[in-house]
Amino acid sequence: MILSHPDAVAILRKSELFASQSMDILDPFAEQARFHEMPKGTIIFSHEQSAEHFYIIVSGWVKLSRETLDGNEAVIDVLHSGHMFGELALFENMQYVCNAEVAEDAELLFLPLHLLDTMIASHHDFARQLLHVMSSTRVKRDKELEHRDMQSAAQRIGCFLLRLCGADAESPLQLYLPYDKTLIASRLGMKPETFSRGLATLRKHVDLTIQGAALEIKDVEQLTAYTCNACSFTYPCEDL
Amino acid sequence: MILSHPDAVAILRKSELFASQSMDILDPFAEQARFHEMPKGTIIFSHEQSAEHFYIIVSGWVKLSRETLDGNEAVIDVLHSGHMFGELALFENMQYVCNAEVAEDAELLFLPLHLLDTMIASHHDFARQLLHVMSSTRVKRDKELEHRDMQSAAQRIGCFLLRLCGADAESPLQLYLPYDKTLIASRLGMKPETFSRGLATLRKHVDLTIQGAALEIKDVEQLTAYTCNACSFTYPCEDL
DNA sequence: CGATGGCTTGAGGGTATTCAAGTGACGTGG
DNA sequence: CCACGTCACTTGAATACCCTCAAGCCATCG
Repeated sequence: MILSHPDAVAILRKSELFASQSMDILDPFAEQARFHEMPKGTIIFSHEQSAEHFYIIVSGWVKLSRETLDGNEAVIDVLHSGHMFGELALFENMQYVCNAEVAEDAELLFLPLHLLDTMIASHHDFARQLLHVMSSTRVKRDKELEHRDMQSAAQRIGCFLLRLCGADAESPLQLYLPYDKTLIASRLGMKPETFSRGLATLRKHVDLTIQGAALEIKDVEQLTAYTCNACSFTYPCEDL
Repeated sequence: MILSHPDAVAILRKSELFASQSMDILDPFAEQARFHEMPKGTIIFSHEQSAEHFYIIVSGWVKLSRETLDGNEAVIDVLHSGHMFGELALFENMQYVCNAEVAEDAELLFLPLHLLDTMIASHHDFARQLLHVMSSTRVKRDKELEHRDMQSAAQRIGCFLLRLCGADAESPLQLYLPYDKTLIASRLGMKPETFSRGLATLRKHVDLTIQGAALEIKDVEQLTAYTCNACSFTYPCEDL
C-alpha cells in the first residue's frame, strides 16, 4: 500500500534511523515507502533469501531467528515499533542473514535497499546515523551475551520486565507482556518451562503478581536489586 | 612510536577496515598513526573512560570485557591482528563501552577517533567500509549468542578449534592455542574447569591430541561433524 | 463438543558450576 | 642450586541449575 507523503514522513520520523534526519533524506524514502499490515505468523523473509528491502516497524512485533543444521531455532531478537531490520543484507551480498517473522500483528514499512545504498553514498550525516544505530545494536548484543553468562533465568526475566517498564518506571506499575511467553522464553535463551518456573522464583524474591499476560510490579526498586547486580550496565536499560 | 609512512601504510593495508581503501584514505591515517608494543596484562582502556583513540592490532591478542556490579568479568571478545577495537566510542559519547587488555604481547596502532570521524564525513566509500566491518561484527555476535544456546561446552570448544584452523584446513593438522586456556574458557562462556572437561569429552568423540598448548587434529571433518550440526552457519567459519 | 495451542507443573536426568585438592611450570630470592 | 610462591591447569565430589519428557489445565475456536 502506498502512503501519502506526509504520512510516510511522519512514520519515518518515529524510527531510530530517520528521527533526526533532514527532509533531503526523508523525501526519497517517503516516496518509495510501501506500507503493509501483516498478521501474526507471516514470514517476512528467510535466511539466505535474496534481499530487496529493509523494514521499519510501525506497530506490532517481529521475531528474528536462525535455524541450526539439526533443526533447532535460535531467536536472535524480537523487535517493535521504531526499529529497523533486514538492513544487514546490504553488506552481506544482498542476502538476508536471518529469518524474520511477525510475532504479533504488525504494520511495516518496506524500503528499498538500493535507496539505502545510494543515500549512504551521498549523505554523510545519514551514513553516520546508520553507523550510530548499528553501534547501538552491537552494544545491545554485547549486553545480551553477557546476560546469558552472568544472569540466572529468573534474573533474565526480571531484566526483561524492567526493560518493558521503560526508564520512567514508578512503583507500583501495571503492564502487559507484549508477546507470547514461549517467545519471551526463546528471546531470553531458555525453554518455556524454565520461563514459567523462573517467573515463580521471581515472585518469591520480588513483590509482583501475574495473571496471564497482565503483570503488576509492586516495587520496581526491589526488582532492580534482585536483577541488576549480575549485570555490568546501570539501570535503567532503555532498549528492549 | 612514530612509524615511517610506508610502514604505517603497509600495516593499515592488512586490517579489515583499510585493506580495500585508496591512498586518499590511508595517507592521513598513516600520518597520525602511533605504534606501541604492549606486554601481556597491559590495560589499554577501561569502561567509561573518555576516548581519544581507536586501535588496530598488528600482532598479539586483545581481550575486551565488562565487569558486573557484583564483581564478575564477562569477556565480550578476544581479537587478533587485523582487527579493530575502541571505535564504538565515536558513537557512544566518546566513552569506551568496555575494557580492553592485552591478552598476549601485542603491537598496536593508535589512531585518533576524531580523524575517523572526519574521514567518514568526507569519504563515502570509507564510511561504507566501516559499515561493512560493523555489519560483520554484528553477524559474529549473533553467531556467538546462538552458540551459547545451542551448543554444548565440548561443541563450543570444537567450534573454536575449527575457527583456529582457518578455512583451508587439511587433516591432519597441528596448531597451538593462541592464548591461555582460562581465557579461551571465558571467551566461550564457560569456567576453566568446564573447559578442561570439555576438551576431555571432545577427545572421546574426535581423534585429537593435546599437550599444553600444542594440539593435533587428526581428522578435521570428524570434528566438524561433531561440532557444526548444532549451528546455523555452514563450515568453514572464517572469523575467530 | 472436541481439538488445538499456550501455559503450567511434576519427576527425573544431564550438564555445568562450585568447592576443594593437587600437579607441574616458572620465576624469585635465599 | 634449591626452596618457595605463584599461576595455569587438572581432577574429584557434591551441588545447582536448566532441560527433557510427560501429564494436565485452561481458553479459544471450529
